Amino acid sequence: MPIGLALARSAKTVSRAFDDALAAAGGSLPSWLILISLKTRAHANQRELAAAIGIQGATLTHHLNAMESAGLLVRRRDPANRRVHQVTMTDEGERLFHRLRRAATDFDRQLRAGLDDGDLDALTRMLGTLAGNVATEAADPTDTFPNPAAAH
Amino acid sequence: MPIGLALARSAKTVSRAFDDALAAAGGSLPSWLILISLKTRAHANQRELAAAIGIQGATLTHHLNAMESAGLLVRRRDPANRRVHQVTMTDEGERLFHRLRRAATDFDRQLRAGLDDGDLDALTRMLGTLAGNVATEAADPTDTFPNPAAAH
DNA sequence: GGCTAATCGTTAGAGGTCTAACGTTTGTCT
DNA sequence: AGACAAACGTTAGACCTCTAACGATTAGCC
Repeated sequence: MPIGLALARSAKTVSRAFDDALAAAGGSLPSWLILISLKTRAHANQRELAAAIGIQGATLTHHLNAMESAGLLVRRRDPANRRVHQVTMTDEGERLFHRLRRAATDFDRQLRAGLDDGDLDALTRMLGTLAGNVATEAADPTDTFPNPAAAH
Repeated sequence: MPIGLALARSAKTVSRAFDDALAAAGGSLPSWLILISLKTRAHANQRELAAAIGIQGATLTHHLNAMESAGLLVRRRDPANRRVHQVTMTDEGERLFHRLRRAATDFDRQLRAGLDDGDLDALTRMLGTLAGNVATEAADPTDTFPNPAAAH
């Protein structure tokens, strides 16, 4: 099996399982990624938030629409620049965040079973090599993704 | 960054790049996977073809509809069992297959640059560990995916 | 042979994603 | 101040994917 297909398949298996775990806790992968990004640091605008999550702005708009309708967050125009939305989490969003964080850390522990730190370092490096081998100039910067355990 | 997210991100980068390479050759990732599966061996029915590709039957129907409309393949009811479709590639499908195979092998070479056989074996094993850690009983069997260079 | 359960491919609807284009607002230059 | 380009979030449409339900056909049992 070509390594690209092995990668795609295992990623699909893992992502679906993660999404199922988050769904059982009342959320979804996109809503988890949005909540944890909001929780971890302020973002200058939605475009920056979308970049942190790894999706396009239009996709983020759709998710934010759903989450605002569900009462998880609110969007307000920034008085200093009316093109910009400030996105803030509601109390309900806060509660969902805590439930999803639990699910995410449990899932991460299960996912890493049988792999030690050396394995994970090697895996991360090789994944980076693969992505770097095919990335165009507009590659993703080595953004430090927030660790669920560090978000408070 | 949690390993699950690193996996999802690099898989997304690689898959998009592969899809772009196939698009430049006149195809797409799903059409490539369908053509190479048809080329490699006969499948008892569409469900088996879908499983070999790693998608659901409904998804395959949509792709086959598009590819049959484009003149790449035809579906005929099996006289021995009229629930079953036999899917066969047309000459046009054959020509597209050869173009996409070139693109796929070029892409695979680029993707593996800087990784030796030991690296790739370790990577494949670790990807399998991750998927195995989260898979349910209905896990994917270790199906041998066709190698583009072996398809004739 | 008749009945029922299983199989097969399809349809309908929903979720997530992307690109291109749009209207509004701000920044820059003269 | 005015004109134009850039930035921002949104809209519309298309692609890929899945689940659930459906109609047609076959297999198995009595």
